[in-house]
Amino acid sequence: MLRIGKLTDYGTVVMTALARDDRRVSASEVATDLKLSLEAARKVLKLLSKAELVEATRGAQGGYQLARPAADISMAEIIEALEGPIALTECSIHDHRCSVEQSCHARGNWHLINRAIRLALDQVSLADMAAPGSGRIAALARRIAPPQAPHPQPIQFQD
Amino acid sequence: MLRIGKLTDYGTVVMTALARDDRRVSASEVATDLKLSLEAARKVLKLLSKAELVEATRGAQGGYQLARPAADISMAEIIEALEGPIALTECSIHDHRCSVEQSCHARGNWHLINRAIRLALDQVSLADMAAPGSGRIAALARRIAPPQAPHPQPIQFQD
DNA sequence: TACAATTAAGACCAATTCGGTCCTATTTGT
DNA sequence: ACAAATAGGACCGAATTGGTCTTAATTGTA
Repeated sequence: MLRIGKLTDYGTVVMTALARDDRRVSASEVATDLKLSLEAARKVLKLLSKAELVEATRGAQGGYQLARPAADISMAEIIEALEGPIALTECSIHDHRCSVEQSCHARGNWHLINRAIRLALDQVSLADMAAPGSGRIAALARRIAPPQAPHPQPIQFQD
Repeated sequence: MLRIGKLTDYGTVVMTALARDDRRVSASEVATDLKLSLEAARKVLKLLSKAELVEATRGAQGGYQLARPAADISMAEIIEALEGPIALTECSIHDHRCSVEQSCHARGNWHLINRAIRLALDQVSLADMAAPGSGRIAALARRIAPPQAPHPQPIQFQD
């Protein structure tokens, strides 16, 4: 369903939580605050730390904090940290592994679509995400909406 | 990895193949043309038919053809037909099934992001997809790219 | 110095999802 | 009648995912 994994979902929530106060917080604090299991919080934070999106401090009084200002961290980065590269199709990530590659006339266009989605996700910062109803994200959506000539299909939202 | 499934991938290839000639073609023709297994072709075509994106004719000399002109079929429709609704997060599709829902400050913004992606995918038609290096898709990507003020992060493509 | 708090790394398993195959209707042209 | 097709499932094995656990390394504090 073009879904991101649960871990990635947790990751974004955890990151917005970290964005909201700049104290250093331990995994268990995060877990209790967000009502998710300690182990889940740990796993997510470890991955985010390995991707250098959060900075980890070991030992007593240790914990995590954002490695950079929230405005400088993009959703694309968070998703990639937890989910791997943003590549809708097999052929977007490595060539020659797709059985229909020879006869496929869509590959080049898939690349363009990937790039478009990646661009969109790149423009949403963690700071935007932490704001309750971000005007910048809404503006992005508006910019993506069809320009002057509306698409022949009626556009249906279903979320 | 924010991937679409293989079946969906096949689906787009099959649809572009159908878009390129308007004869009625059988599943086995599609399979041999695109070098994919007969069963895979059947499965994909059945799903596309149920979604009314292709029109099926039973019996001898039967087969499939596009239900509408390729310009009037969007990639969003194809993806949804094979993959289910485009909803990156659990909470975008049904409420109250997410454990962190209470403490989640990102939900509203996820909805906006979903909408943005959905809008983008809605503007790519099958006709665009069948064209080898579609200018319209490239134009969409350009429109999504940051407007005047570039994002603080360097934007890296990796596909 | 010992201890407790805390992250790092990875093994492990259960559950779900996904891809692929097969089987049995049903429809329709020849 | 028969052959060519699609319709609609059931089914299984593999891969992925989510969740848990265990052990090691690090660091502040008593």
